[in-house]
This record gives sequence, structure tokens and C-alpha cells, in this order.
Amino acid sequence: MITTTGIDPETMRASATRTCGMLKTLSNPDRLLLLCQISQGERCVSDLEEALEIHQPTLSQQLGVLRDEGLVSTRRDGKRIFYSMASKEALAVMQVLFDQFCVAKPKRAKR
Amino acid sequence: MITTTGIDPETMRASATRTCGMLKTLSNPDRLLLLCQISQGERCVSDLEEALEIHQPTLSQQLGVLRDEGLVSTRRDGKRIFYSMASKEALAVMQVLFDQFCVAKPKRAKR
DNA sequence: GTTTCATTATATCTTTTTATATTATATTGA
DNA sequence: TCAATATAATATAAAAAGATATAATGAAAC
Repeated sequence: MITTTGIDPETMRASATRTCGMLKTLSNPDRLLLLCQISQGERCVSDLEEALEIHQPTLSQQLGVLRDEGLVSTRRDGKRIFYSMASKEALAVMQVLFDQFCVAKPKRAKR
Repeated sequence: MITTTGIDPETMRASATRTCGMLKTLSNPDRLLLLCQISQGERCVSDLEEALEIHQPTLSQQLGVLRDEGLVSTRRDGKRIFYSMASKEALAVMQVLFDQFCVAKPKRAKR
């Protein structure tokens, strides 16, 4: 259970601001899709381009945002650059997002 | 483990867009703090104002956003209006955010 | 019962910031 | 020189934040 009672307001606000930074970075469909792919395992840019149908400059720009925020890291192999997750926080969030929004839940009346 | 392999691109993008809607709503320090409080249990506006030191019009405006997005619901008791969580998705996300960003983790070198 | 107070919500601006897409060009490695 | 990726430079739109004022509702005093 979440329990913040007793934590001082400044600390709370500082945590909220840090957390918001990450959430803003996730709040874009392209970036979310990119992270969804990358969180399954290393991906190079052309893989991502093909899987997601995002065209190259946009892709590169959004990957740049993810890099700047420290959510992903890169490894070069010849011409290609491979991306992988660099933030355990982001990985944890992606996991819960996937569970909540992507795992089909049959809707039925209470009984 | 997250595994989206094989899900068709349109479905993926639709899920991403829905998910982004919620993430955008969370991507504001005031709203995040509000949800943090409310996710611990019902709170009336004046409780929130006191706990978070957000002044009234801002508070009311941000609570309005949370209502519009279906993240919280309200109950009136006399002059006061009580807020509580209305979205299990949001609750799940708040939980993981709390675990990742608010639970202190001592940083130490690997050994 | 109507005036008044407390609580909460809305409306309206203003300013600033941020987002997104596009096109072109640069860098790096084979 | 080609293929893969990144950066730059815009243009345009969007929206977010903060302030101020005012409205609506319920309770209570008188």
C-alpha cells in the first residue's frame, strides 16, 4: 500500500518533479512504442523503423529524447546502433503499463 | 516479461495512444501529488490544500483535469467534496511510481 | 427566510513553453 | 560511394502555467 503520510512536503514535491520528468518523456505515442520494443530486448534503429512505421528523422529525434533523459543507452555494431533500456524505473513503469493497457481483460458484469 | 511480439501495429498504436492520455494527465507535479494523496484514501479539497500547499484555484483546476480524465470521482458531504481514485490503471501506475521514486534505496557500489 | 461565511468550481487572460513535422545536411562505417 | 543514423534549422501549432476575478452551493446565524 502506498503510504506517504508523514513525509515532508518538500521531499514529496522533489520526488514528484523527478517522477514527472520521466512521465513527460513517456507521454508521447512514438516514444512509448519505442520503449515498448526496446524493453523487450535490444533493437537497432532500422528494426524500430520497420516495426513501428515511424520515419527516420522523427525516430532519430525521439530516440535522442530517450537518450537525453537516460532512459536508453546505445551500442554501436558496424553501421548499426543498438538501443537498450538504461533505466530500471522506466522498465518497471513500462511493465505496469503493459499489464494495465495491453493485456486483454474480458469485461463482464459483477456476479 | 513484456512481450508484444506479434501484436499488430494498429492495435499497438491504439494502446499507446490510450496509455499516453493517462500519462499526460499524470505528467504534472501538482496532479501527481494530488493523486499520491488521494490514492492513500479519500480526501476533501481543504485537506489537499493544506497537505500540499497548492492554492485553491490551481487545486480546483487540476482536480477538474483528474475528474475529466476519469481518474478520480467525488462525493459531497455538506460543504465538502471528497475525492477518491476511480481508475485502477492509475492506481497501479501510482503504486509503481511510488515504489520506484519514493521508497528510499541506499546507493552502494556493486560487490 | 434572507444575509453571510466557508468550500469548491469556473471563467478569462497572459505569457511562456513545448511539441511536432518537415526538409536538408552531416557523420560514420563498410 | 552507399547505407545507417544523427543533427540542424525551421515553421507551425498547441498547450501549459499562473493570476485574478467571480460563481455556485451548503450551512448556519440572525
